[in-house]
Amino acid sequence: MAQRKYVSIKEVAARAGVSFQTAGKVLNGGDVRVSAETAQRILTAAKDLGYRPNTIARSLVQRTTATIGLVASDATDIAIAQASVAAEQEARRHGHSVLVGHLAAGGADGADIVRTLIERRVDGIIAAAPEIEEDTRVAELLRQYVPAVSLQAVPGGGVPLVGSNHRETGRLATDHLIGLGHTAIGTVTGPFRRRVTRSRLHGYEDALRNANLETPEDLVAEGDWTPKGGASATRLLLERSPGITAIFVHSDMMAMGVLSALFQAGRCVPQDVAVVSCDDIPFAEYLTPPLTTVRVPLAETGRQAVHLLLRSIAGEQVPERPPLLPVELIVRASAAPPRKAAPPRKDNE
Amino acid sequence: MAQRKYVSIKEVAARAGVSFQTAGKVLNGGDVRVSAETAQRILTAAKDLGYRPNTIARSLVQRTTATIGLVASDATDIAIAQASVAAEQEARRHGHSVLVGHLAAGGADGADIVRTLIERRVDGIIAAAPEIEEDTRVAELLRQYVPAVSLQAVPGGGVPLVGSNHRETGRLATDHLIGLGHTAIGTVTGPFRRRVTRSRLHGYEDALRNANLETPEDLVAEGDWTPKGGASATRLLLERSPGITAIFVHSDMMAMGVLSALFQAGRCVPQDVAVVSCDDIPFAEYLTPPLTTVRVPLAETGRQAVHLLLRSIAGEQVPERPPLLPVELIVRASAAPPRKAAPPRKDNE
DNA sequence: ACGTTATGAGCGAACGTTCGTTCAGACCCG
DNA sequence: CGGGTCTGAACGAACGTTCGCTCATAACGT
Repeated sequence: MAQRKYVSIKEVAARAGVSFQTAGKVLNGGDVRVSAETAQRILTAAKDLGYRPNTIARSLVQRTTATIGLVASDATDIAIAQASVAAEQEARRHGHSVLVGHLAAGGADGADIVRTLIERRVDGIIAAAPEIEEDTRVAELLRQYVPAVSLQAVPGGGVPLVGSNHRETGRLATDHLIGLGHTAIGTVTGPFRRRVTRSRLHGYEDALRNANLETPEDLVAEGDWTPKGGASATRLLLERSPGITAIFVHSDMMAMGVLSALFQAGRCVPQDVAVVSCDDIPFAEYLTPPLTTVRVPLAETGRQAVHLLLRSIAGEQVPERPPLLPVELIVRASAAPPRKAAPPRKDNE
Repeated sequence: MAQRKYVSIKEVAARAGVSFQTAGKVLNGGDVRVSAETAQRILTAAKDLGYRPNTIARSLVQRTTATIGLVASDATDIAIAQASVAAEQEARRHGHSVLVGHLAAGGADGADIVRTLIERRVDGIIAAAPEIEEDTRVAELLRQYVPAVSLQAVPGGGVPLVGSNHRETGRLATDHLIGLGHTAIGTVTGPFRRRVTRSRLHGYEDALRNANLETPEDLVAEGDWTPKGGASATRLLLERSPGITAIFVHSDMMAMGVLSALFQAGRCVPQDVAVVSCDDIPFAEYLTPPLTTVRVPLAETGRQAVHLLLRSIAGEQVPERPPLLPVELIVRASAAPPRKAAPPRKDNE
């Protein structure tokens, strides 16, 4: 337990009999105008003493911390967690550390978190939290102080956005259901206020329109990204449109709730109701039934965010709208053609 | 985009017409021997200039960063994610920031991550990664440089451990199955090398022994915490002991794989095979069927880790084995009594 | 022998704070 | 009116680095 006091470069230098600046050169700086012999002496002194460079001091003089800040949703949302873990690992691969802040439920503390990151002089910030999509205080901070990259819309713009093609996602999923022969296709969406939601909804409508299908309002139910929200949206859907034979869900997490609600309502998936969702979180394959879903490259998104951010930190000009990452339909078992005959049950009437 | 250069306390002081140390006193330090008038002048100057204190400089002189390091598993494991998110939020509540590092698959980079944290002079470290349970280099670093708290065993000890009662977890789950009337109870475990696994296995054996049941080796199959591993362990179990009527699974994540494999093998849960697992991750309730599971207070574990760590940082002596957190059986639908002499049943409900 | 060039190492300054001490002046008291 | 106390503010130093410049010595070419 006896915690060791950190040893500074001066103590190493003293032990090696050189000036501390010289020791600095061989231990950290690359400017090696030092004889091999003294270098060796310094090195062994450092090792003997257990010297660890003090990054804080270095940051102070270099005015850069090799740290990036990450504002993320309370990561019970696995999709976000995927992206942020990937981002951290990628940042580390490039010699940067990551300081995280997870929003409280509701996300009201976004600005506080960002302010803290700024005071800690992070070199850049990645925002991965749909909740702050409308937070103008956060947007202001992101624009003003450090380079930033966002995974969701930023009010007022000025911050590069990375992400995938959400509209295409909605279209792909819905097209798949249409291709299977469904016509009564509902959707369980994310919160309406979110861009993602609206884009995916557009994709859904695009597909329906192409197939000359109506999009009655009561086929759309709003969720909140949680399984619970997915379940209640589904119940609403079943109540309003008992004849529904297919559902496009805006996230795998919600799809769990959808499957659960359908099961409880006695509807078999995929025989009675087909389900297609999006994200392809790691265990989508292990749900019952395995989820047909549009894969969103979550980890890749996180990595791309880091790349852009590092470029921006390096002073490069980065496009505010880099190309969207491609999505891909993964066919599993949760979507099948509708039963030929009439829908399974006729509760009402 | 025009990034604003950070303004230092000196510029604020100049604008307010005072020495920078005086400005420092009113802006940061609490030692207010300053007239209300000058204080006000300094404050408005700071606001006009958009002054943000430079924590780096402060850390350098105070020799403390108000930052804690968190080494976590590649958080596709939701249980770990729960704990680490809670830890971060709790740390922030106490004015500390969190620097994270997620292990690569396999966890070989543990020591590198910890070394980086140390060089960044974190005030303490929380280790939340089963993979490093046997990593002696990590253990060495944790003991030597900073206060630390671990969520898993540390070779050589010397680091306080927080966590829940794993043996009790195993006992509780198995007892529940026994209580329902099962006698052919298998288990899908975590990796055998892990302490957690062994403890939960002991609990399982305790329960069986108490009930005078045998524990043949072929009722135990090793998993790896992933759904995939859970699924293949289950297939193994079914193959070796077709008569099995109940399974205790060592984590909810694996339970997803177990349910999936049982479903594919045509066994109904809970009618043909009862399943009880542990963790109670947020969506355990939304699996099909809803999972009966032993709740492990994951978030609470993260918070407790932070508390202990902060106490340790404050110089307090903390016990190496604080009391284990209590676990609790959550009964849902995935475990039912075994079929007796095949009492006539309707289809699925 | 002399100036020129490498080479190896030292040294002062700066980064933006906090901390403790010093100092000038106002005020009070006898 | 002299000496003490109190108040407000200035000031020097330190934290552990990096950076650029200076300097002594040795090596070299002519």
